[in-house]
Amino acid sequence: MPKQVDHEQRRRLLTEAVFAVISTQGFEAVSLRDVAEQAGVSMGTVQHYFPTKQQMLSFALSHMRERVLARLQAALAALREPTRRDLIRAATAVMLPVDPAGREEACVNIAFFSAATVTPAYAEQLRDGYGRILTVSVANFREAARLGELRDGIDPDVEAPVLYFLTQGLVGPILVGLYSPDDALALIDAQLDRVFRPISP
Amino acid sequence: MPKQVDHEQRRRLLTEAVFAVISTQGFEAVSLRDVAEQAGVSMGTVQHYFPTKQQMLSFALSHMRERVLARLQAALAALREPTRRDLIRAATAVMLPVDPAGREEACVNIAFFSAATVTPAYAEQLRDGYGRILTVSVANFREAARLGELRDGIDPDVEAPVLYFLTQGLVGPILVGLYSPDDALALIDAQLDRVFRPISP
DNA sequence: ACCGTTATCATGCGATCGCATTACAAAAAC
DNA sequence: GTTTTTGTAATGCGATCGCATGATAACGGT
Repeated sequence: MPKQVDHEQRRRLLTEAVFAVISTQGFEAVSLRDVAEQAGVSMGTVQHYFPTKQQMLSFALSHMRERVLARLQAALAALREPTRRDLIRAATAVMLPVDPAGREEACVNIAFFSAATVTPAYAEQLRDGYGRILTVSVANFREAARLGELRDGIDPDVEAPVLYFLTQGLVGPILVGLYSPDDALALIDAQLDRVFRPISP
Repeated sequence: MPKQVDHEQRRRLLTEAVFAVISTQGFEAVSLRDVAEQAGVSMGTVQHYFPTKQQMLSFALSHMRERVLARLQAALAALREPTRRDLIRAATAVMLPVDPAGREEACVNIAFFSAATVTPAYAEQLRDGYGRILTVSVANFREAARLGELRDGIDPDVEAPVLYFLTQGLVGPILVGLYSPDDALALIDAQLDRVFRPISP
């Protein structure tokens, strides 16, 4: 084998350019030429790593999920002796567009969501991502319930999706400037207050 | 003045074609030619009522809000001697894509939401729409609180946005097929159960 | 050292886009 | 009845799109 470039790395690099274009110019403005220019390469190079535009976008969507998961794991790992509530709150905050990285991911995510309504392949990828995160969230809530951290009468199998979809519903208002990240987090905390027992171990 | 066509009606008719194209072909596929074909007119007619594509889409977004409000008012008017909870639940259900009309509106809405991240004019329109609905929702919850229908310790100014954004967060999963409308409504009811007092006047 | 493979780039092609222009039919104004 | 304004349609234009093709440089295998 000649040359020595890492194919996957190159594809991820180009994918980052795709994210930048989507979040700054919009999903419909994504063209092979724009992506190439954003990545600082020629159009031919983009074609070399992605035979078609569809494959490029599909790879970008899968890579997006990995990026979010990486940021999630980093956020959780940064906690020192966290309670279940701390873990759940941190995971929730990662989903909100509070920093530039989060905002970029949110823009890309909503763009693919819109596209998924007419592209079943995207819908399947998003369904899978939703399902995985929900599973983890439910597991976290169940563990919190097992440890007795939840209030009486609180069903973890209900609270997990409620909190998760509440978070998803807050992404839009933050993106369009109706809510500030702090407003959103205040709402999240209010919901957590009603689900978790007050302080005291 | 010659001729006798109703300009606004024509624009709304064309806008319906825009909705159909967005929800079946996707936002990026919207072209003047597609809209004209969907509406059964020529491209020149579309141009006659909308000088530019941007104006057409912007009008479509404003008309979308009117359509949702009309459906909302119809749903509320259909209730017989409703409690506050009935009103709030019905208004919530209207936001979910449970029937073809609701699904079309949800597809269009998410498409404009994605576009709004790079088009401030759309963002402003959506912000305004969000704000209005939230205001009404808060007023409903406050009235419910005044009537003593809420549980002790429940803040209507918190519950209104929580329920609304939870609903918004459920739209996506329904659209991509992760959740059924019934699953979503079950979650909504669970949230309402925790906010409203159990039966008995 | 030579060859083959690969990465990268530049260019061309057919299709489609938004928009401008033009032509024509119909109804109100006179 | 003529004129004028408006609704509708057809067509053309420059730009841009995704994709295919060919050229060039660089590195690995032998």
